[in-house]
Order: sequence, then C-alpha cells, then structure tokens
Amino acid sequence: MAKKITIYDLAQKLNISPATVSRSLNDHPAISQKTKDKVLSVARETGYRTNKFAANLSKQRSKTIGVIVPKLNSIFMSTVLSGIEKIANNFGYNLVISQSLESQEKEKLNAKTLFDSGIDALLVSLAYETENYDHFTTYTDRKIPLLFFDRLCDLPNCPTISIDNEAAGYDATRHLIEKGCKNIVHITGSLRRNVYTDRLEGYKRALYKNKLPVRPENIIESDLNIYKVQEFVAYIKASKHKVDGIFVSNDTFAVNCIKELKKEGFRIPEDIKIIGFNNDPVSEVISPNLSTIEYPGYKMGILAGQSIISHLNGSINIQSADQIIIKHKLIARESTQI
Amino acid sequence: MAKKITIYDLAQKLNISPATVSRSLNDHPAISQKTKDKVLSVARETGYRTNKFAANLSKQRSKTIGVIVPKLNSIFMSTVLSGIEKIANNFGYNLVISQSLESQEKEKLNAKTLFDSGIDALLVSLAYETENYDHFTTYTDRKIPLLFFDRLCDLPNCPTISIDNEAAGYDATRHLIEKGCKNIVHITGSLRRNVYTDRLEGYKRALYKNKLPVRPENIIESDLNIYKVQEFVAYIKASKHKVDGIFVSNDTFAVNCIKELKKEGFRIPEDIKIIGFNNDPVSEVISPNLSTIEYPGYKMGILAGQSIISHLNGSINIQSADQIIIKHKLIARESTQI
DNA sequence: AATATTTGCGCAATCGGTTGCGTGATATTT
DNA sequence: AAATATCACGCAACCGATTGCGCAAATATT
Repeated sequence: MAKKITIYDLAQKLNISPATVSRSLNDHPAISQKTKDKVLSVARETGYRTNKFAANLSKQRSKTIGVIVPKLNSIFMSTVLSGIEKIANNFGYNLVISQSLESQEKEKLNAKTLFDSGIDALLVSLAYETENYDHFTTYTDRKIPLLFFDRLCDLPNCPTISIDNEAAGYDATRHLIEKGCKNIVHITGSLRRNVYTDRLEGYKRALYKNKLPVRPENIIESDLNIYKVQEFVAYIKASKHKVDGIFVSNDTFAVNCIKELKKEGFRIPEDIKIIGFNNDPVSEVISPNLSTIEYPGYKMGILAGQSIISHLNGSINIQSADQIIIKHKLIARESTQI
Repeated sequence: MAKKITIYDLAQKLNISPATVSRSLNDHPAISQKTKDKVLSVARETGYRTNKFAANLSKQRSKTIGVIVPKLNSIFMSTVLSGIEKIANNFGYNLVISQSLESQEKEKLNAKTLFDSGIDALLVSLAYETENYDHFTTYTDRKIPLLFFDRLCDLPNCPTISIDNEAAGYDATRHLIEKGCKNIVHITGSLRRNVYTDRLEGYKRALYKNKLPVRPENIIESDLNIYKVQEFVAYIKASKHKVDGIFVSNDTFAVNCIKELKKEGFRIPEDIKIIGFNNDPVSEVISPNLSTIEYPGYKMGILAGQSIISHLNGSINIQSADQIIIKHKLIARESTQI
C-alpha cells in the first residue's frame, strides 16, 4: 500500500516512455488524446502521485509562497493571512508562514530559511525592530517577487499594499477635533514603521490645519503592549494640559485604555474621547463602543495574494500594480460622541 | 549576482569531488576538519546555498510540516498556530498552513495538496463538516505522522492534543449551578466534533449530578456564527421555562449574547448568568466581564509542535505520547456572579 | 506516386544533492 | 619491517520528473 509509484512504473506498464507519461500528465499538446487517456487512467488506478521534489528540481519552482509576519496571533494579521491563504489555495499555491515576533534577527533568519526552501515569492509585513533591509536583497537580486503589505519598506521595485495611513491618521484626528477636542494625545507604535509615522503625520496635519498646537509631550511612542496601559493612563492624568482626546494606533490598546480610564473615574466620551485603529472586533464589545478606522484586512490579504500571483504569472494588470492603496473608513461610535 | 552556485562549482574550485563537498557541508564524520573548513569558507565566500529541491529529492523529506485548520482568523486558532510556528521554526521546519473553512471538501483537497507537496508530517484540527476521514489514510498508510489537535478524530494510531472537554463542560455547568441557576441552556457547535459533544456530555453530567432535568429544548446546536445571536436570544425569551443560565461553547458568541441580552433588558448576571469558553481576549472587554474556561491555545501549539517533531525524530518521550490532555481552568468573572 | 508537412512519441541530458562501496594513504599493532 | 586497522576521500549510481531535439509514421499537398 505504501509503495511509491513513479512515471517509470507507469511507462513500463503502458510500454511507452517516461517522457510520454510526463507529457501526458501535464496535458502537453504533442501527445494524442488516446495516449493521454490511457496514461491518466492507469495513473488513477495505480494511485500515482507526482513527486513534487523531482518536479520542483527540474522546474526550479515550488508553487509555494512564503509569508513573514510580525505575529500570527492578532485578529488583524490572521485575517490578512486568511485572505492570502484563500487566494494561494485557489491558484494551487502552498503558503509557508513564519513570524518574526517583531525581531529583526528572526526576520532575517526567516527570510533566509524561506529563500533556501525555494519559495517562488515572498510576502512581508515588517517587524517593529527592522531597520536594515539587506536580508531582502537575496530576493531582489534573483528577481524573486517580493511584496510588502501593511508594514512597508521602501525598497525599489517592491510592490506594496496598504491603506493611506496619513489620511487615516488625519481623519481620526479631525474627527476628534470636530467633536470638540482641543488637546489630543496620540499614542503610536514604533516610528520605524511607515504605518505609524504616516498616521502621526496625519495627526499633525489635522492639528495644524485646525490651528491646534502640536505638543511633543502628546506624542507617545510605545510598543502598544497592553501592560503599558496603566503607565499611559497615569501619564494622561498627570498631564499639565488637560487631555480631552486620545488617538490610539491600535484598537486593542485603545480598548484597554477605555477600561483603565473608566476605572480611574473618567467618563468616556464626556471627559475624554477616544478613537482607535483597525476596527478589531473588540471595538464593538467595549462599552462605550470604540470609534475607529476600518482597516480591511481580509481584502488586503486577497489583494496581496492576487498581486503576487499575477507577478509570478508575469501578467500585467491592476493586480500587479506597484502600489495598491486600499480605502479606509472612519467608523464613529460611542467613544467619541455623546 | 544572480548566479546559482552548486556543490559542483565548489568541488571544481577546490579540486575535490562533489561528494566531499556535500559531506563537508553536512558535517559528515568521515571528512577531515581541514577539508571541511576549506569547503565551508569557500562556500561562504561564493554565497553558496544548498538547493533544497535537490536535497529533498534525494533525502525524500522536506523539513516541512503541514497544518490544516478550520479558520485562520480566530484569536484562538492563530494563537495555537503561533505556538506551532515557534517550535517548527526552532527546529528548522517550515510550516505550510491551509484552512478548510469548515468544509469537508476543502479539507480533503488540502490534505491531498499537502501530501503531494511532500510534507513530513501533518497537524489537523477538523472542519465542522467533516464526517469521513478517508482523506487521511494516505498519511497513515505511508506512516507519515499525523496529529490532531483541538478538534480530534478517532483514527487509530493518531496522537491527539486537547483539553478534557467533558470535564470542562462539567465545570462550566456546575459553576452556573453553584451560582443558583436552575434552568441552563447550552449552545454548542457542531456535534460532529468531539470538542462540542464532550462539553455537552459534561453539561449533562453536571445536571444529572445536581438532579436538574436535562431538557432537550435547552440544547441548541449551532454554527456559532454571531449573526445567529438575535435568533438565539429570541428563543431564550420565548422559552417556556425561564432561562437563568447559559453555557456557550465559544466566547465570541457568548459576548454577543450578553450584548443582545442587555439590549433586550436582561440584567447579567442577575437575571441570566452566562459562561463562555476559550478565554478569548474579548471576554475581559465585555461588560460584565465574561466567565469562561481557559483554553491554553499557545501551549497547545507548542505541545503539538514538539510532539510531532519528536515523532519525526523517532524519539520516544512524553512529547510523543499518543494522547496529551492539557489542563483547563474555570475563570469566574462578573457574568456569573454578583 | 512522390514529396512535403504534420503528428506522436522516444532518447538522453539535466536539475543538484546524497550515499554505498571501494581504494590509496597514513597510522597502529605485533 | 610486515601486517592490519583507520582515515579521508572519490566513483558512480541514484532520487523522479522535465524537455530540447530528432526521428518515424501518418497525413496532406501537388
């Protein structure tokens, strides 16, 4: 039962050459339908399975796409992955997923391992830490399609998929301003990452535009780990200028801020209005419901998958554009309006 | 720059045979240290990278582990995957992840694709739909390690990792009873899956043991999709016997029940007490905080990874046990106690 | 009917490592 | 010093599928 059967076995059974068997199985035009049918039927009977190792070796491609993400276990990231997987699966690609755990070293290692394992293309969302991009030159040098999503990198010739984070940051901040906030704190992730710097730029622009001061002490860079929430809230309480709005670059952190602020006696949104980012499911669970920016992760995954596959196929179309910007949307809920 | 260099190139450069190069790179004992050093250094200089396709072909293994999960995008599943990835990565294995989207057909297809792609082992958490397990015989026949986690399957010789769902269901139900509930509804997922049937058994046992009637109309099988919450709450309201406790097999659904029940004017926990399952982050966000059963996903992932790898290594130890049961824990929060 | 074209298939090289077996050189034993 | 054991490495046969080239038979052309 556990016998592995090869094209040579099939060839022998059918008294034809292995070449013909191979071509038949791949539906090569130079083979007659009659022969193909015979081969196919015997292949089915015998339970033949093509040996991917051999096929990969001679074709020099693996029908496998690699992915490096910071962390698997966030609802946003797993939603993106879910989209990527769907497309990959549809097109017969396997997906090798690895996580950098926000570490540059691990990202490097993963990039190397994936390269060695012979992936046809690589999708990356950068780690917090990453400052140096040399580990990707292996790919660019050998023309292996490389695409960044969400946390981008400005390598030349690398397509990217993201939302317009600057505009989103602007929208979020403007929303707070429109609701009457005068002194808005922004808590952001690592400013090494475009997603956060861009949102910060948007935040600043909204303040400028509304003639509000940009106070350095109101911009807080953090790893957004929720155990930092208490510290952050203490900081808010101690602030010289009374804080009346918070723009958090991440729903999970925002939700925990709400919890902590409520515990400290703040009324949301009366005393402080809060807006998050991502439209994570928790944003609708917290009371008051969290206003946020919708970040369509699934769609991003789908597009990333489609994009990389059309690059692989060499087809030129919208999907193979160099920069795809997905629309975001402000979702106003209770945490910013009475 | 994009030139691929092989062991033959190295052999030529060093005036030795490819065999020696190969053995040197693999640290074979029959090669002198001097030669190894030379080979290693030239390999480094030239940027040699072993071609995995060729290596796989001749070694007949791929250092790759396949995973099939129902859905990637749940916090529980992505946490498990995160654990698996960590171990796989540590041991130099790649992880190919695919999702069945709760469909038996897709699960079959994925099993086949993964098999063909030459994975060394397979980890599976079954789809809702799956009733037939023939698609796994390919693996068992060829002695490819196959492990089930969370949503198990009773195939012979397949190690499993899970919690004691019966006991967990019992604990959850008993907790409600202890808090005074007399008429407890249980909403469960597909009863094709052990996780749900076992919890249901636990629920029944707790009722029996406390001399409470087991009412068929109180056991509701559902796909636990949150758009069914309204329907469910309507059912609760319309119930002949006043429902004073709900045991939901899934935190996300439980949380949405709380929201909907509150909207309908129920007081939680005064009118109805609710307990969920999984200890999903949302359980601490909802107000009142949701009591639940802790289900250590990350640990499960770690153990699944370790277990499958020790099976691959042929080592016999605790990790390669045939059935691993992880401890669960009742977490009593506000939704069940005043 | 002779020639040209097309069709269908086989030969053999190739992809790049791995590994059992054998051999000459060096080291150890008696 | 002769005999035996050990060491370090090379030869060549795989692993299984792909594919350029070539050839013979079948079909079409004149």
